[in-house]
Amino acid sequence: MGSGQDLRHRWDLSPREAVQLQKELARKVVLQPLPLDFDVLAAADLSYFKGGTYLAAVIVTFRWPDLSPIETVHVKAPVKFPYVPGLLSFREIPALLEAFQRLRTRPDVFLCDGQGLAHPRKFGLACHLGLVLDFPAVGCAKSRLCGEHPPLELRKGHSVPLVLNGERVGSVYCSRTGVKPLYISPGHLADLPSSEELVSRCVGRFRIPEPLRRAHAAATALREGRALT
DNA sequence: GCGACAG
DNA sequence: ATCTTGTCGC
Repeated sequence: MGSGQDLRHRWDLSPREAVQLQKELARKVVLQPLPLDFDVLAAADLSYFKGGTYLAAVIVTFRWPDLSPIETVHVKAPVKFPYVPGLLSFREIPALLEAFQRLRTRPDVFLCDGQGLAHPRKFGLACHLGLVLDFPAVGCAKSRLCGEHPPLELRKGHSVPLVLNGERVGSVYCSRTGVKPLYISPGHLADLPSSEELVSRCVGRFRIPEPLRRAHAAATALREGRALT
């Protein structure tokens, strides 16, 4: 009993403890409109080295709203938590926090490659990262983890509600005509309308929002020992 | 017991 | 996520 305070800053948890912690922390998530007149956007992504023993965590910051890149930081760290659907944040956040410490720029918002509220316990990666850093965060996943939604017309700009247990937790958004949709959900200090607006403004010529594409490219480059441009 | 299942 | 070749379409 009373494990809340004890688990708050630990990452070496068992999957079972992690689930319990998510239930506690989910209550602390704040949903509110995210002002879209901020200055710096940060995008985070990771890539795993072959063998699965190491990973590269990357955070790239961009000037808003033109999205010109500011700086890129990264860390290579050993993987310490297995991939378990629903517990992704425990696997990726420790490394992202290390990368965050190397950042010289102060981000205003974080765009994450994963779910926010659209999670079985309403505590996806974006919620967890935002809460831990006390920063606004938005989740933008490439596939569905949970929730149901009506058919989506695959035309750029269209979106339908993503519902979980009768509650709207996100939006299924078509960023480009004819491509698979994106799963958008607020993480922390953001709400659905502003999250969807943020993501839509980040979409350029491809399905994946430019900031995430850039972060992903950097993470992949690191994995392949290449240079990050 | 049988599927589903972010990255 | 990563492992992998060619191939269909704009």
